Amino acid sequence: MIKAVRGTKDILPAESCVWQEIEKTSRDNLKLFGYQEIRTPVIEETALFVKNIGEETDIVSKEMFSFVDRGERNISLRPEGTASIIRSYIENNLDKISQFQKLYYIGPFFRAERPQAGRLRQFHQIGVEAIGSLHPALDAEVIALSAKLLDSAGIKGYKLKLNNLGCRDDKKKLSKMLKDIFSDKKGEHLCEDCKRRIKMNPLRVLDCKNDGCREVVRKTFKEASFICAECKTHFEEVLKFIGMLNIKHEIDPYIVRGLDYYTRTVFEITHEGLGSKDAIGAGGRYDNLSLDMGGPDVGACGFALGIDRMTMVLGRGKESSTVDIFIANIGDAAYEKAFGILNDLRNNEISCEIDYEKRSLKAQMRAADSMGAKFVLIIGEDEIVKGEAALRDMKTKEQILIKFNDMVSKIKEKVR
RNA sequence: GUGGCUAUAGUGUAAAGGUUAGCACGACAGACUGUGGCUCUGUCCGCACGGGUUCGAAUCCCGUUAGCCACCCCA
Repeated sequence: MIKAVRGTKDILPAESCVWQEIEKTSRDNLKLFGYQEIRTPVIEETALFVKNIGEETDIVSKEMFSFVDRGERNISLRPEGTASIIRSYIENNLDKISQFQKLYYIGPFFRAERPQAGRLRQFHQIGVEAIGSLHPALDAEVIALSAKLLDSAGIKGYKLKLNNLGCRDDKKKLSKMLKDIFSDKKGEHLCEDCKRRIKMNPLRVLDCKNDGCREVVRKTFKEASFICAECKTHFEEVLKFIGMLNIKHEIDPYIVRGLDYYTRTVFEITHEGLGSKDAIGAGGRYDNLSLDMGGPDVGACGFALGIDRMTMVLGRGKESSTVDIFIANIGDAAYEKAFGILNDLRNNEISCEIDYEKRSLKAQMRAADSMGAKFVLIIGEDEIVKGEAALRDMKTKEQILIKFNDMVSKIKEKVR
């Protein structure tokens, strides 16, 4: 028996209605904020991610699904969205069409992690990239939009945490500071992982969850002293706009993010209902990415929400489909008549269903009830002879007779 | 990827080496021979997979697979 591969899952009808709702309200909101959908391929050249997400990051170094295709090309399943969007932005000269682009995407992403609740090898994101502005109001609006999408989806109790990483030079400065501070005697207090991090990716020491490391970091490291004046003002402006938009948030100076391209504003949204992997969304500014990739020198800012995790927080809604009319039939002549009416009604935008198995009327009534039919149209031998059918209102139990001739118009009135 | 825990009908569960693996929900059918929801009755569906130990394995052991938990890290 072949089963779904590790870390992937089927989204069944009982759950897909929740997905559709999230996607629909999100699309409506995104339109409201001026975003347009972009759909990029699920596979990309491996180099796109290695170069731009960062060779040393975990995502690239151990979590990508990479392979060599029949043309000897190095291909990877996309592990995140931003690199692809910027690639497309540059490749299609979107900056020539309009300097400022607001793009969104919804789709699957792939990371070869060990699966756990809320952690899948194929997961789904709604993401947003606003490209072409350095203005702090954009940071604030993007953050507000992420909150709006969660609110509209009906998600409550999430926490929004903000930090300022500074520009690329500031990040370098901070890396060097951390290296200098911890490479000698103080480094001995760090956990084994952090000793490694200091060498490979010093910034990650900041968000180590080990209590010992946190203490050392907090004591030694003076908050934000590495950030240049320009970046400092930028973040202050961001906070000002966020205040205007009335977004609940907290500042967490230890948020780093696992992708190299982030600069200045970064944020994470967490939810207690998710357990240890509590991130439901995250994002930030990345002002060097386009230029680094050979595109125009434009600032940009974006985020992504995990749809799988959103549905986890919402819990499983069990909505079954409902129809306006269920056509119950008895006998071969009635079956054929019913099949015709079924088609007529559907052509008139009336949802309807029939029992294909010619079961007993009782069984058909039960079926109608369990699928939540508003009305049942009953056609039997008697009705065929008289040229009419009985329409039963399932709530009031009232039954009226309708001639076959004006079936559609009468039913249309009723269903309205 | 590392370490640990778990695996019984569609779902939730019981059976502490010994006959036909029990219960609830569910699906289907009937009680009412042309009228749903409630009730009652019946039927259906299972020991994750592969080895081993034993007279005998759902139960003990090993492996595989998958899920879950922690770590790493992240949506």
